[in-house]
Amino acid sequence: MLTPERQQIILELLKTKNVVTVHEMCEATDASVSTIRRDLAQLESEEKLRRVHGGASRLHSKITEPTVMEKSAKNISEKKAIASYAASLVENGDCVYLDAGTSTMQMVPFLRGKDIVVVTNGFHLIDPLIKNEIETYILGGKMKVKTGAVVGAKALDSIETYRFDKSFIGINGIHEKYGYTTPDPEEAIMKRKAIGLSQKSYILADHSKLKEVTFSKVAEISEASIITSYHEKDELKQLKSLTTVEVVRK
Amino acid sequence: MLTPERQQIILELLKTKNVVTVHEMCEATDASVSTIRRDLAQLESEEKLRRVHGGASRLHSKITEPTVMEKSAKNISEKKAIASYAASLVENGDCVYLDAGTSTMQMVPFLRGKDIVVVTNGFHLIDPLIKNEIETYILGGKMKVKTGAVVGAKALDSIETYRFDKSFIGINGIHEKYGYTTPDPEEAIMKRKAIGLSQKSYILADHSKLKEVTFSKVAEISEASIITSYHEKDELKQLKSLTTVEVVRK
DNA sequence: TCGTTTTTGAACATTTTTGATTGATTTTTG
DNA sequence: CAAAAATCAATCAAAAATGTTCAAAAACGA
Repeated sequence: MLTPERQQIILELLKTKNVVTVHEMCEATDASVSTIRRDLAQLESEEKLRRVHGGASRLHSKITEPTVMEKSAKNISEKKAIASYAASLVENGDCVYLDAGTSTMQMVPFLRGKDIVVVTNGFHLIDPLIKNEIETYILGGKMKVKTGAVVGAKALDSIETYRFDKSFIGINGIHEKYGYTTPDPEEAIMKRKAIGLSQKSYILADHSKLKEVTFSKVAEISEASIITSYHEKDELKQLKSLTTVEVVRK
Repeated sequence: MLTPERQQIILELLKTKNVVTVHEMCEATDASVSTIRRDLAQLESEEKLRRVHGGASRLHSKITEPTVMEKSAKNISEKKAIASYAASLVENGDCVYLDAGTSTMQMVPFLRGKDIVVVTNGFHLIDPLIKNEIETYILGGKMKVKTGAVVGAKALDSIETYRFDKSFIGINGIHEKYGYTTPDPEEAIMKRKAIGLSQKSYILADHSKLKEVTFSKVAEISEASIITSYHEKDELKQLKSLTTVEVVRK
């Protein structure tokens, strides 16, 4: 096995596990402990991971590691199913806004090969978008460390200069009375603005977000369509009276 | 089998595999290891792939791998010395523009702890800036895949909304008659604008850039100060008659 | 066809990588 | 707190891969 291949496996392991033992890495790569140790020393010097006694851990960097966010995010398979469906709504020629967040990030691989333009405020989305050969615009503004989102007054100005065919928004709370809500006011403003600038807006939300209410209101239920995953029928009834709800089976 | 045909097979293999061993390539092409090695040497010099011990790997990283860029960048120690000096010019309270590029990226670690605001169009700079706990704004606009820079009309609009105390610009050519030049016109415009919006502008350039001229003009020599590394005195004489030149010893 | 140039594969010395071993260091256990 | 267990860094020899050299084979031009 070649060195880069081995190191790649180590890094992949770390993406899923946060901490990995030397022994686990030996098994995964069929290499000896010495070799693994040498790899670890090198990868640490490249700041790809942090060595700990017995193995290695991810460097819990503030913004750089979408994987942290990604991994800590629950319901990944559910999100993938939702993302896949959402991506299927995107047609060639569309100008699309992708909100910062894990839900929308899951969409990116499914957009590969489409002839579209994507605008985003999500730092973490840039890399996958580029990798999937999608023409990408980033909003200008303040980098928010915790979420990797571009926010603030400059970002609002920035988004104003675009118009979107479709926007895809991640959300933390959906409630028939209180509408769409998210914890951070600055990000809420961005989401609201994006919805306002789009012909059609879609809210991506796994089932854990239904009936939830968080701090900052983004919009009324009727202002966007909802894409969520399978659920007891009754829970969606009220929402369906207010807007389109697409239910995806995971 | 003809040489181009063989090399094509090698590249096709890499498209599917990320890393390929020499042995695999021998089997796929019915050539000897010597021949494969010669092909690899050539293909690497053409920047079609990266050799690794035992085979070759794709130079994946369209944008994601600053390390690759960083590695392939020459004169790193020289750039570091220049960057260190440049960073020492930044004072608390400053609002600073950092151009996209390896030279300016080297500055970031030296800025740690300063109470400043940084605006940049360099995607690659975001991560180190955040890691070093610096308040960071990114310009909005089109992501340029090759260099990781934000450019284009939107980026121009975006930068217009800022004013800088100091700007630090990487450059490819410095010539007393033709001024500062860089190969890419879109990036040249960004650099020119940044200089126009700054109280004081500094050009970062290792010695290989002196007396060079490339395609797109950024500004006249007199419009910015130059920070470069030690050099035969005479070469700088003419430049010094036009602007301030700081010479750093590496 | 003949002489020249280019490409190829094999041989060999050199370099790099690898896995095992050792003693030191750290962590866990009793 | 001390012994036991686990992990670590350093070292070394074997194995693998590499660059270089050279002669044979192939391609080329006249």
